[in-house]
Amino acid sequence: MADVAERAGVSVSTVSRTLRGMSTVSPEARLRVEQAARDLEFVVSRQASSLVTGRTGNVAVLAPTLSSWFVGCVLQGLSTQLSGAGLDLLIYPVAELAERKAFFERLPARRNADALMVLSFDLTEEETARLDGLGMPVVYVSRKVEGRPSVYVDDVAGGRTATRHLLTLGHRRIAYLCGRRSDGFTYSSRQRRTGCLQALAEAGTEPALVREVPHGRRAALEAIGDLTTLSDPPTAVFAETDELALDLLTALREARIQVPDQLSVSGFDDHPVAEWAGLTTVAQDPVSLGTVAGGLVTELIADPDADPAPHRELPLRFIPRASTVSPGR
Amino acid sequence: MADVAERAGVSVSTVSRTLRGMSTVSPEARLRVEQAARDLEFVVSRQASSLVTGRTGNVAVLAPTLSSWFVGCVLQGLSTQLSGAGLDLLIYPVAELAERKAFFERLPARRNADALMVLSFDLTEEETARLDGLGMPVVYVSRKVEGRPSVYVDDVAGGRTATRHLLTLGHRRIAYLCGRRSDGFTYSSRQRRTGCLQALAEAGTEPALVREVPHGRRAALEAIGDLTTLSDPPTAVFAETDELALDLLTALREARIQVPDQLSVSGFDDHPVAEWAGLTTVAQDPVSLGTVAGGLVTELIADPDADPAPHRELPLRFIPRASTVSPGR
DNA sequence: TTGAAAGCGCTAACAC
DNA sequence: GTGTTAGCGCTTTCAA
Repeated sequence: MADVAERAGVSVSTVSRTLRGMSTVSPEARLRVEQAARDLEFVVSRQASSLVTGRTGNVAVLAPTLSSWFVGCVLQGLSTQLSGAGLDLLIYPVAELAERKAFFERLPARRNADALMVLSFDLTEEETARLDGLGMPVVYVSRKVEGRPSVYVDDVAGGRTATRHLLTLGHRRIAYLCGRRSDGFTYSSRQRRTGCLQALAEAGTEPALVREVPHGRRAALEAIGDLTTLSDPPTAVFAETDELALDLLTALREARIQVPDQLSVSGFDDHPVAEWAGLTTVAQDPVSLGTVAGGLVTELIADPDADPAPHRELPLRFIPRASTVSPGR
Repeated sequence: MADVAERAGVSVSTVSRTLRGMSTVSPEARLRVEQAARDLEFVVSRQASSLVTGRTGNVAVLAPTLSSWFVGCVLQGLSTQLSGAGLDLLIYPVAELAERKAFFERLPARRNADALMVLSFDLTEEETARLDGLGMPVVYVSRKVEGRPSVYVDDVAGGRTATRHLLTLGHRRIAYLCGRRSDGFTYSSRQRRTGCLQALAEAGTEPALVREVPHGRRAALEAIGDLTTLSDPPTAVFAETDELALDLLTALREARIQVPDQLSVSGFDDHPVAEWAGLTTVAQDPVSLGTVAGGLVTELIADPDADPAPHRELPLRFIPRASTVSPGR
C-alpha cells in the first residue's frame, strides 16, 4: 500500500480511504490512487485490515455434505447473495460425527469469520449453546430454532400433506423411510416424520412403519425386503427425500415390485430428476433458502442491533405425480 | 494471547511456540500453557499470524457452480483432504461470464489464499497467464494444462469409447449434445466431442451432428425436436454429461420417443441416478479428483521447490446399460 | 529454554 | 481533504 501511495504521490491514509470508497477524498487524489493501484495490481490484504477492523469478510458455513443436491443449491444461493455483499464463503463440511465433535472442540470459525451458518443439522442443546457463545451471528438454515435467526420450510406440514395425499388415495398401511447418518443430519427428517404421524393420527389409522435406511442401494434393497415380507406389508411409502426415494425406486425395480401398482412412493424436495421419474413429491426451493439466509446474515453482520432472532419461512408446494395411486389397483 | 501468557506465567513467545508445536519448549511450560489456553478457550487469530508468516491457511477454489453433482463431489473430496492439512476452503463460484471477468480483474484470491484451484474452466491463454503471475500455486482440476499442475481424466478417450460403443452397435448417424453456458464451462465438453469425432473418423462414418443445449427441459425438448425433424435423423445421441442426458430422457418421453428403441442415449459421469435410469455412461470418480487435487495442492504449498507441474490422470470406466441398443430394433 | 522487541499491512483517531 | 501515528495479535530474530 505504501508503494501505491508513493506512486500516487499521496499518503497511505488517502490510499486506504480511496480503496474503501470513502467520500472524504478529492476526485483528483482518487483518480491518481486508482490508477496507481491498477498499475501495481494492488489488492488490499484482508488479513491486515481485519486485524484492525475486527471483521474478516468471511462467512463460515457448517454443512453436512457438499455432494447432495439440496446442499449444493443452498450454497449456490448463499454465495450469490454473499458475493454481492463482498463476503467470502468459507466451507466446513462435517460428514462424520467425529469431525463434528472436532469442529465444536476447536471451533475454527471462531476468529476466522464474521458469522456462521448452520445447515440442516439437528444440533444438541449443548452445541447450540456453544454457538451462542461464539460472539458472532449464527444463522440456522433449513432448521427452525427458537430465539435464533432461522430460515426454513414447514417440514411438519410438508410431511402431513404428503401423508394425507396417500390417505386420500385410500392407503392405510404407510411406511416412513428416512436416511440414517452417523452425524445427525436428521432435523428435517424428524419433522417430516412428525407430520406423517400427525396425519395418520388424524385419520385414526394405525401409526406409520418407520424405517431407517443407510445410504446406498443395497440398504434400500434390504429395507424393501424387510417391509414386503411383513405379514401386513405397507401399500405406500413416504421417503424423507427424493434422493432416498430414487434409491428406493431402483431397489424396487431390482426386486421386481411395480411402482405404483404394487407400491406407491412419495418423496420430498422436487429434485430435478423427480419429474422424469414421475415421483410424487413436496417441492421446496433450496436456492431461495440460501439467498434468503444470505440476506439475513448480511443484515446481521452489518447491523448488530437488528432483530436478534428473525425467522423466515419459505413455502412448500405439493406435486402429485405418477408414483402414487390408489392401492390394489 | 497475552492473557494466556499471563495465566501460564510465561511470555507470549513461549505461548506462541507451544501452540505451534515447536519442540523448544520445556514440558512444564508446555503443560501450563496448554491448560491456560483451554481455560480461556483461546484460539490463535489466523489473521494476525498470517500477517507475519505470509500464509493464510486458505485455499481458494474457482468453481463454475455449486449445484452440480460433479462439482459437489469434487469439493467434497477436496475439503476432506484439505481439512486434514489444516487448510480452509474459500469458494468463489463464477456462474456468469461477467462474474468471471470481475474475478480476473480483481483477483480477490491474490492475498487471501495460499493457493488457487481452478475447476473445469476452459480459460483463455490470457487468463491462464494472469494466474501464472499470481505468485501462488494454481492447480487445475478436471482440466489438463501443459506445464501446470493438473488433475484430470482422459475426456477424449472417454468420448471415443462411448462413440465406439454406439458404432459397434451399428449406429452410423450419431449426435453429440453439450450444454451451453455463457461462461465457458466447456473444457471437458470440447474434449469429449473431440473423442467422439475421432471415433467417427476412424470408422469412416459421417461426422457427428453437434448441438448445444442450454440448460433446462425446454431447451432439451427443442433440441430433440430439431434433431428428429431432420431428413436423416440420428439414431443415437451422446450427451456431454449424465445430467444433460437425464434432461434429454425427460424431453424424449414428453415427445413420445422411445428410448432405446427409437433412439439410443449415452451419457458421461455415472451420476447416481444413471443406474436407475438405465443410462449407458462413462464413469469417473469426482470425489477422487478432489482428493488427489487436495493432496497435490497441499504438497505444493508445503514445498515450493516441488515439481512445479505434476500431472495426475484418473481412470474412466465405460458402463453399458439399457439406454443403448442396436438401431432399428 | 526463554523473554524483549521489532515489525507484518492495514485502519482510525487526531492534528493539520 | 490529507498526513502522522499508534496500534490490531501475532511470529521471529536476537540476547540472555
